[in-house]
Amino acid sequence: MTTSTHHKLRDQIENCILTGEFHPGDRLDEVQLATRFQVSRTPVREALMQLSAIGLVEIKPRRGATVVDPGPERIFEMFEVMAELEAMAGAMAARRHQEQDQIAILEALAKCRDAAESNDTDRYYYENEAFHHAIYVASHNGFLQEQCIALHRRLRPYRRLQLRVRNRMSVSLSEHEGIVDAILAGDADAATVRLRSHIAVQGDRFGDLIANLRQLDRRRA
Amino acid sequence: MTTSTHHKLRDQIENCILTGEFHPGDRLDEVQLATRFQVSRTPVREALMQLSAIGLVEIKPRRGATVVDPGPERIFEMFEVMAELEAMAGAMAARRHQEQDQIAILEALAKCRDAAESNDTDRYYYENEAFHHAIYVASHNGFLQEQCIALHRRLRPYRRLQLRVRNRMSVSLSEHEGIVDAILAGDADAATVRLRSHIAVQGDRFGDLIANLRQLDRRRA
DNA sequence: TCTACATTTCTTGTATACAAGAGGGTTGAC
DNA sequence: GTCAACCCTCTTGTATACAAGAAATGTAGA
Repeated sequence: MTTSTHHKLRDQIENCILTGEFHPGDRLDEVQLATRFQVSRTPVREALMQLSAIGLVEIKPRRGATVVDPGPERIFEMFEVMAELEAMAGAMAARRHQEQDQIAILEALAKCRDAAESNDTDRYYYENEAFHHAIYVASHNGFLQEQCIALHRRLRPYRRLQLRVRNRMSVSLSEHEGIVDAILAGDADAATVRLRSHIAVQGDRFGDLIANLRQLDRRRA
Repeated sequence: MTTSTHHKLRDQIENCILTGEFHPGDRLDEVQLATRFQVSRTPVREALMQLSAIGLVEIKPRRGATVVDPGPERIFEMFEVMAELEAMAGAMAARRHQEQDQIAILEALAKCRDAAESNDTDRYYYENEAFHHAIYVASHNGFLQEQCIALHRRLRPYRRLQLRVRNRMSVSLSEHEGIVDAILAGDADAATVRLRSHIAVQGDRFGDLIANLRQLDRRRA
């Protein structure tokens, strides 16, 4: 067949899930996917196996694959872990950052500020991701970086909802500034605390997130 | 075929890797694995895809699968992350543990003590794992629990090496006791500190040193 | 009309056949 | 003797055929 769909098929299906085209709980029929992507069932199955291995898809024996539905509590748990991973990366970045890391972080921050001043939510969403990636890189722990990126990716849909909240963008930006101050000052503890509370969905934010999820559920039903 | 090899094949191959039967860098020939496990290539390939998704196996297009070889720095990075995840679980356990968690932790600790007093390294190795699992459960964060278990599993071979060190077992046991004290006292900070240093072979300083050294190497090259 | 059972159909799981690329070895030329 | 080109083989990637289990539907009996 078209080949060159080597391991790209996995990414295609993954994107369909992460962009919300496939909803949580949706059944992933092998032949449907096969016809859709113009391949046979074999590569589809291999892609689904990979996605099940990273927890995006659930495969029940003889009962097919479905898009995993984390549920509010599980999403909260993931954010809790994400907060700690980010905090860890920030602490390491504070202790280990080099000149090029500093440059990259400041650049990313500037772009965030730009997007916020333009009130461009979509662009801020993108630059926000780049900002956090810059911190991962500055941690100089490649494994941590991979873990952060993977989890960040999985939480992407919910993070996008979060940003829709009123004033979230300007609050987020000022938090970013505090985080950068701490990292560049080499203050690992401050970076930890600030990143943790930046990510953590506590109080209002968690309520907002849950409320939005409920709304989504209602819309889906 | 024998069926019931549903997704067990993945675990079998994974075990072969984690127990060291398949060495890092080894080529994983599909037909060899197929004949060995009495199945066709299809389920073998599916298992390999899953293992590649979780980073245990590397698949290069048209060039086959090999057991991934992390290398010393990567292993160190993984331990660094593991330490933080364990510390996080311990802190949550300190804040959230219920009565049944306390029972489970104390039981696991008792079994560790028993194994240590019998000087039974293999049994201590096993009970040590159970002890840490009890802490994961007590964190009451299912996602964190899964992440910890997965990483713990991946680090198993290296941890085994660690335990062979002289006196490691008794040192480990007394550390366990301090950790349990902190958790049951609800002292999240103490639990964090103690678990972090329990996992990390050396303190953060060493990690920072390594990271900086690597940076120097790269600049020189 | 409802329920229990059988059949039928549909989907998954596995095996095998086929295609295509990568690597190695041989042969030939210089 | 060395190097390069070509062919052969071996392995991977994909498609399809086949087997087996699960869900759905239809039928018969109460």
